[in-house]
Formats: sequence, structure tokens, C-alpha cells
Amino acid sequence: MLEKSYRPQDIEEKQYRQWEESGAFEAGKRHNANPYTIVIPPPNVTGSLHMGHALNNTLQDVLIRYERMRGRDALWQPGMDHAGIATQMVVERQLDAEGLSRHDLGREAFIDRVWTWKGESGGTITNQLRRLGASCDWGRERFTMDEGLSAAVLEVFVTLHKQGLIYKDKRLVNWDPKLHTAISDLEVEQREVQGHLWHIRYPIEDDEGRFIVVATTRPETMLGDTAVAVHPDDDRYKDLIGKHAVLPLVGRRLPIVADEHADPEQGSGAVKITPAHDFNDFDVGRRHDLELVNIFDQDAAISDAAPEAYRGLDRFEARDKILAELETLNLIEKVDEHTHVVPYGDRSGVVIEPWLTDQWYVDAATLAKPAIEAVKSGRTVFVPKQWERTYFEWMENIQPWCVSRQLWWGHQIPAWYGPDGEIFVERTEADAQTAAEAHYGKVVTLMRDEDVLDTWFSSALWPFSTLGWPEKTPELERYYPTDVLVTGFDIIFFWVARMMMMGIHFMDEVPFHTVYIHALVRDEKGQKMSKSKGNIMDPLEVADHLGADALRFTLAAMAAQGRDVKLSQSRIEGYRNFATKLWNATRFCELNDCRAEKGFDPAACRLTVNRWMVGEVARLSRRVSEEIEAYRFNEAASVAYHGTWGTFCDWYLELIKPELQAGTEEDKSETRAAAGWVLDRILQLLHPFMPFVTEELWQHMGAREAMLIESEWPELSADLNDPAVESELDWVVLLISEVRAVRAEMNVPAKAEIDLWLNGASEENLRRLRDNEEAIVRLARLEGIRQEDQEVPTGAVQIVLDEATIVLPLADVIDIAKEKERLSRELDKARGEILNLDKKLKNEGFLAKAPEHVIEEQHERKRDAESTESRLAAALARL
RNA sequence: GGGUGUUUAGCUCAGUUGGGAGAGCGACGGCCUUACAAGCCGUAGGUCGCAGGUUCGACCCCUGCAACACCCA
Repeated sequence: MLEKSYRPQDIEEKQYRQWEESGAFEAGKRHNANPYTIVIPPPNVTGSLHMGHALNNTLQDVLIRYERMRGRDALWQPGMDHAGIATQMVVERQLDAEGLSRHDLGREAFIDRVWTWKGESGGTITNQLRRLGASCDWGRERFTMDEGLSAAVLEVFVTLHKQGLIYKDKRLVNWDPKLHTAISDLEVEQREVQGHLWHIRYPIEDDEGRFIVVATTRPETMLGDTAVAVHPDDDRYKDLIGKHAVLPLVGRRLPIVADEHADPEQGSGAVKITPAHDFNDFDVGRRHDLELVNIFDQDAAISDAAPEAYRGLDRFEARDKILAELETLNLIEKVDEHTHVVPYGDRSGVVIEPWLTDQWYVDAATLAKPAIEAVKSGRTVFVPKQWERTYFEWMENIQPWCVSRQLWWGHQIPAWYGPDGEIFVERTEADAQTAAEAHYGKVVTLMRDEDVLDTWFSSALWPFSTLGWPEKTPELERYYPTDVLVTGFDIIFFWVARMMMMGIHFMDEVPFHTVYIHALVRDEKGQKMSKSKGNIMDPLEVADHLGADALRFTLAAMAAQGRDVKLSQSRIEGYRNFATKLWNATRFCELNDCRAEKGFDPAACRLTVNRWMVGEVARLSRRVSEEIEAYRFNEAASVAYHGTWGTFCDWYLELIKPELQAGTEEDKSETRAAAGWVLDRILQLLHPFMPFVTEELWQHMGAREAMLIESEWPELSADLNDPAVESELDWVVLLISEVRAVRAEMNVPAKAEIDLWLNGASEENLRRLRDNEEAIVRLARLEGIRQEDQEVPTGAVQIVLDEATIVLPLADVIDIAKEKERLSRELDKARGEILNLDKKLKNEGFLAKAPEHVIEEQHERKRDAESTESRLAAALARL
């Protein structure tokens, strides 16, 4: 017997262990089945589960469980990425606590230390995903730093280099002066800050007393100025173009150049140019062939390229000193308050410095072309479609991708340098030696490049490297291309774009035919969840408190396309209640011995109520399948919810109670089997959303050939829907609802059991009344039903239902005046509707242009309304 | 500045070929009816952001405006 109440914590862990140990998550067991593949967007090895992960993985699990039940050979490929910067930071913090730095250990020992850390505390997120119910094939779990994936990285780097698609270049990068590495544009956070705009006078050469005023938010960079730019059409400065200014404090001659980058509206209209320390200035420098003066070292302290007085100063100290000196020299014209955007490293939190370095670049523009084409031609589609625009926007303006990082944790770049700096990119050091020997004609000593590759370089290979590439494995053959990538829009650039580029280039096929972009999870006020705001909702806490099933169902139910998920506790509680409802419904079935029977044929049911429910569940299964396949998770969840609660629990189970208690043996047995069969189907339909509780109930309700997770998804034919049965049940439901509503409105005590009869009813409806007598009596709380027309006694309640009038003799219980008022209200409503429909049906344009079936529909509605009106009028007269 | 999205019941949100405005939570009223009070039965509440337009007909299509959110410069 099921426990009286449902406690998720009692069952979830147990069910997960059973699934995992039984091999239910493993792909590759159904040799003749069509494969279905999802690769997980690899979470970060240092990460822990947040709501975004919970949503992302719930949706993937819904798809995987659904397709697995449908008989596909479902592979959900799990794994993690090595998160170069984040992981290195974690381990360096540990070392720091011991008073050590990574340099004390040396590269090799440090990397060993990182692996130790990973073994001990990396990847907690995979267990958190298990807690959520994610049915990944854990036996195939991969890591971007493991041997196979490293081989893939090596192969890709060398190949791209030989194809000329990877090259070394000296450009400005986003330099993190704390972490001492280049970082990606996407790892830079643009923060708006309240700063100042300093207007500084630069003296004009050979023109005593004349100055050109430049405005800057970063006065310290003046040490690296190599020009001043003005707009070519700016009359204020036209005569100065071609002359020189003299850089204060330094004395360098600065050409005054005409360039459209100078905005006459901004500041003074003249702008200082520091090509080595600003992305825009770098371009100006290229256009005018300006000198690059690199005034910062790797810590963003002033370098030897600056006058001695400033060397070694931190950039902010240098700013203060420079301002003070300019002040003394009376070269500061004015200072404005100024709001501007400053780049911060999202890991280190310090101000990022554009810095001139040698780095490795991928020719992203070339790789992007076929990736753009693949989406344009529909070989990969985005759901919802609007995200394709974002994808195109980014891909069409893509910059060279800087892939080198000055870290130790990651894939070391397979490049070796000869004594004169000649570069040899090869798969192994031996190959590099061979190449060098061929080049120099003798054996030389090579130095390997110290840098490692961007983590995203290896993540980009994920859809095929996890399947064994560059080996030609059977898995690669079978599961690539994958079916769908499920991810958030903030990650389109990180994963989607890069996986597309690499997948197409190396596999000649897109990595996935669909990209499903889901929403961001926000708090109930619509704020992005963040630690600093303190509005984090921890998915694991929620799962512990209300159950992983409730959390999953909530996330799925709220995952409407194109909308953010605003999560609230009360909503999750609502779906926890739903799980409880399912539990109790099953308990009812169990108490009444309603179990699935072998060989039960739903099409062979005789009783109307069973035939009806069988048809409803068939319809339900078709709807749920349809909605999941269209990635409308919210619709699928909502349809399943209402089918279970509204149809099955509220109506069907109530309607069969009389049968179960007092029916003939034959009817009872059919009803039990039908109810059991329907419950099984419902458990299956809900399983992708609420795997734990459904599996528990499934196994509880009988000895099974297979666990629910491996059972066969219901594909039920529309032949199970019988229109005659449906309209009968609709009528019964309507009758009961009307009686209930009037009882409540008229304040008829719940305990008062009264008689009911129909006046003027058709033969058909009288039959329906007879056939469903017990159920109607029970659900409308009646004393009994009288079978023939009778005179309406004084003060009876009359309810118009189609052609018939329901009569409830209630003189003792109700207030006649109130009943009159009620009937008048109904009458007004009916008349209002008739008026409206009349207007429509007299409209020439409508009659001429509306489709036939719409016009007929309006006629029918009018006939109904008129019939209701006359009956209500008669009822009112009788009172 | 460029782009995208949102605006529907008190709150959070659905509403997919333009043809009778929905759900959950909350509120209110009544019920311990032998699966379930984490429940059952019922009720109220909305000129669908504003202004135009297209159409026989607009929450839905078009234009403009407003507010909010996010992305990119």
C-alpha cells in the first residue's frame, strides 16, 4: 500500500540509483533503432548547479527521456570543460593559502596539482545533475583535458595552421593585468562607471602660447600618445592639420592628423591617439602609420618606454602623478563629470587593459562563412527562429579569434621556435625537430610555446571530439551529427557559433540540426539571479524541500519560447501539489484494485465512461508528443497537467466510483482494468517531466516487464475517440456543473440532498440521464432522479440546459426573490448574446465575405441562445 | 547610438493559420463527500499599454507613440 502522503526525498535518490545501475541511461543497446543524440553544453569543472543549469538540463532530459521511450537509441553525452582561467584561479588560491605561488611549483608540478584538485573536488556539478534526474550516459563522460579530447585539439590546431587558418600576430588584446593573460571579448564585462573627462592642453610646436585641447578619461595613457586627431571637417582645427603638438611631460612631437574617428561633438573635438593602448586608436594608428609606444608592462605598471619619473608606477598612481604635474604646469583646462563604460575582467574583476602582444589567432571570418550558410540554408535551424538574427549579426562581424592564453592549465600550443624565432607547428616535438632540421639543415634546440589554448577552442570540438574524433569510431559514425543543442541565448556566441564553425570544417556536416534557445531564469521580480543581489534560488535546496520533480515540472511549464522564466516559490509549490495529486490518484487506484491487465484492449471497452476516458488519454498522448516535438515544453506540461488533474482525477475517477462500489462484476472488472490502463498511460506521459514520482508509482502498481524509463511511449490512435461517447460525457459534465453552480449560488447546504428531473428533454438526453444516474446523483449530491416530466412546484430552481429544463424542487431551502434575480441575470445574458449575433448576421459584409462554416457557427450560436432565452423566460414566469 | 524582446485578471504568465479572452497562485463563499485540506465544490475579477490603419471581423496583421527589459557598440 502506498504511504498516505508523498515524500519526494524518500524516493528520488533510490530511483536514480536504480536507473543508473541498471544501465537505463546507456546508449548503444538498441542496434536497430534510430539514434537520437544530445551533447550536453559542458558545464565548467569548477562550477556548481544554478537555476540556469537546472532549466537547461531539465529540457534536455525531457527530450532524451521522451525519445528513449519512443524507442530511439538515445545518447545524452555528458562531460565538462576544463575552464582554464577559473580552474587555475581556484588552485592558485589554494597555493596562496599555503604561501606558495604556481611559479614556486613549476609548470609540471602545478598541473599535477590541478589534476589532484579535479580528482578531489572538481565536477561536483555532475552529481548535482544526477540529483535533478538527468539521464546522461555517464559511462561516456568526457573532459576537455582528457587524452582523447586533447588529441582532437592537437589535430585541429595543426590542421588549421597548415591550412593557414591559424596564425600568429601582434595585435591589441584584452589583457588581464591581474591574471596575466589575454582574455576573450566575451569574458570582458562592460561596466558603466562615474568618472571624469579631463581636458588637457597640448602646446603647439613653434607657436608660443597656442594649445590644442584634448579630452580623455584616461590621462595616464598620454605617455603613449603618438598623435592628435581632429575631424577633417572641423573648422576649429583645420589650420592645425599637418602641424605638430608637443606632448607635455614627455616632449614627444605629435603629428596632428585628420581622421573621422575624432568626433567634433565629443569633448573638445580633438582626441589624443594612443595606438598601443586603445582599440580605436590602434586603427587610427594603422591608417596614419603612427608609432606604437607600449607604456605598460604585464602588470599594467608604467614601463621603460615612459620617462624615468613614471617607471614602475601602477596605472592609477601614474594617473594621479600626471594630473598633479599637469595641474602645476597649468595644462588642465577643465574637468567634467563623465559617465563612461570601462572594461572589467569577469573572472579577476580588475580593469582590462588593451595591450599589444603576440598571440595566436584563428581566422574566424573564413570559418564563419559556411557556418552562416548552414543556417541560411536551414541545415541548422534555431528555435525560436528570431535568434538566427543574433547569430548572423555576430558571425557576419566576427573578429579574428585570439585563442592563446598565458596560463598553464590547458592545452599547450603545439608550436616550437627555432633559435631565430622560426615557428614549427607539429603534432609532436619529434615532428617539430624533423621539420626544424629540414629547415636549418642541422639539429637545433627548439623552445616550445609556453601558452595554452582558450578553453572554448576545445569546447568548439565537443560534438565530435566526445564521440572519439579524430579516430573514426563507430560512435562518431552513428551519433554525429547530433540532433539538438539546448542552450541559453547568452551562450550563442560561446558554443553555438564555434561548434558550428569547427563541426562544419572538420566533419563536413553541421554539428546539430536544431539549436533550441531557452530563456534566462530570473527571480520573481524579473531580476537576473546573482550572488551579489542575494536573490539566488538554489535548485538543490528547492529539490530537497519540494522535490526534484516539482522543480523540473515548474521549469518546463514556464519555459515558453522567447520568454524569460520568472521563478517563484509558490509556483513550485503548486507543482509539488500536482505530484501529490498524482500520488493520491494512484493510491485510489490501488485501493480499488485498478491495475493494468495484460492483454487489455482499450478499444474493447463497453462502458461509456471508460470509452470516454480511453479516448481522452489517447488525445492527450497525441498532444503531449506534438508539443514536445515542437519544443513547446510549457504547452506539453500544461496539457499533461490538465489532462491528469482536470480530466482524470476530477471527472473520471469520480464518475467511476459508483461503478466500483456497486457495479456488476463484469462492469467492475472492465472499469478496474481501464482505470489501471489509463493511469499507466498518464504515468508515461508525465515521466519525461517528473521522472521520479512516476517511476515510483509505476513500479508500485504491479510487476513490470520494464522500468517506466524504458517503457514504450503510448502511441494511441484517434480511433479510440468516439464522438457519441464524447458528447454524452460532455452533457453529463455540463449537467453536473450547472447543478453544482446553482446549489452554491443559492446557498443550498452541501448536505441537502434534493431531487432532480428534466422537463422537455429529448429521448436521447433522458437516456443519458438514466444511464448515468448513479454518477449524477453522487456528483451533484442529489437524493434521486425522477424519470419523467413533472409540473414545476412553487419555488423550484430551474436551469436551462439545451432543449431541456433541469428542475430542482427547493422551495424550503431557497430564497425566491434571489432565484428570480438569478434567472433575470441569465436572461439578460442570453438576450445580450442574441443581440450581438443578430448584428453580426445582419451585416452584409460578413455574410458576403466570411467563410461558410463561420457563418453557420454564428447561426447555431444564435439558435442556442434563443432557445435558452425562451426557456429562461418560461422558468421565470413559473416562479 | 544600433538591435531584439516585452506590455493580457491583484501577482506570475499562456493564448501558432484574424471568427465565442485562459491557467497557476492569491482573494471571496461553501465543504473533513471513505485517494487527496499539499484536498473538494463554486464565485468574483480584464475598453488584452496608448493612438491610428487594414479587414465583414483585430489580443493576433501594419504604422506611430510610450514604458520596461536584455544584447551589441
